[in-house]
Amino acid sequence: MFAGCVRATPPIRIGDKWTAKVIRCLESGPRRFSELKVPLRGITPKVLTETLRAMQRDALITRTAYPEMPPRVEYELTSLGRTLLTPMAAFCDWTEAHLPELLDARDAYEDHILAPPPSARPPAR
Amino acid sequence: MFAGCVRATPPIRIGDKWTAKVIRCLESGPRRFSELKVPLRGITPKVLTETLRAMQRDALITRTAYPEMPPRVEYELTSLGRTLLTPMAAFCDWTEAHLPELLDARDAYEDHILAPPPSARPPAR
DNA sequence: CTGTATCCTCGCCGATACTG
DNA sequence: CAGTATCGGCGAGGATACAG
Repeated sequence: MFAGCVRATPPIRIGDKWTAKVIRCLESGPRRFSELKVPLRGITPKVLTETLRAMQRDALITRTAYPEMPPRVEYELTSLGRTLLTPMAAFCDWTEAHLPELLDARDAYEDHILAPPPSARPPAR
Repeated sequence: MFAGCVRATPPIRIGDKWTAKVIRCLESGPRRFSELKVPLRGITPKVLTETLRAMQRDALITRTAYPEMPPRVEYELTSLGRTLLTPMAAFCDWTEAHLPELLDARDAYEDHILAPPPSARPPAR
């Protein structure tokens, strides 16, 4: 869980695997169920349904079913859902700016604990 | 997972249960292991250790052990870790501003599907 | 005080098949 | 097309005890 870091404790589904991605997929306008499955590579219909239901419950998206055959359903961000785009953009910017640095540190962690930087280490033996 | 929403896929531990909270606990300066356990109500030492190790691995925090008895260890945000404070603040602001609205919608979802707003519904019975 | 070591639960998520 | 129904794995996270 992320939204509501320290201050707010109730479990908001934003830090889960798919919600943030769904929001981004909807930022340009309404999308159909099958249109969401494409960019969300690998998501199963069950999990997509669960995610969308939870978002609908939290008033982040609306679900509009058109009584046609074959059926057509469109999902769209609500005004509340759209307010998430700004903080999410801040995070995406962070990622673009700092992710490589983080990944480098992760790789370098091979020489982990008990191996302080050379400057702090007496000459070996 | 959250950081790196759609664009970046590698699993960064920020959307997990504790990392964001640890960052907030460290924003005012270095803290000891036991000083972190207090605000992070309910975290077990095992999980706190796991979280801190992962953050250290990703260069979000530093770990400094003082060779004393009893032992003292201090954790502190790195400059990289501090760059997360801004996007996190954006999210905390969002939470303060919009969480009640989300929670209200969640409660109202009792009258869920097939129950359009009263305005669109014919008088009951 | 700062952790490790085990064990275990719970629920997210995926695979697969089926329905209106 | 837009889901539902079942089944199952797996891993994060918690409980508890113990160690340096």
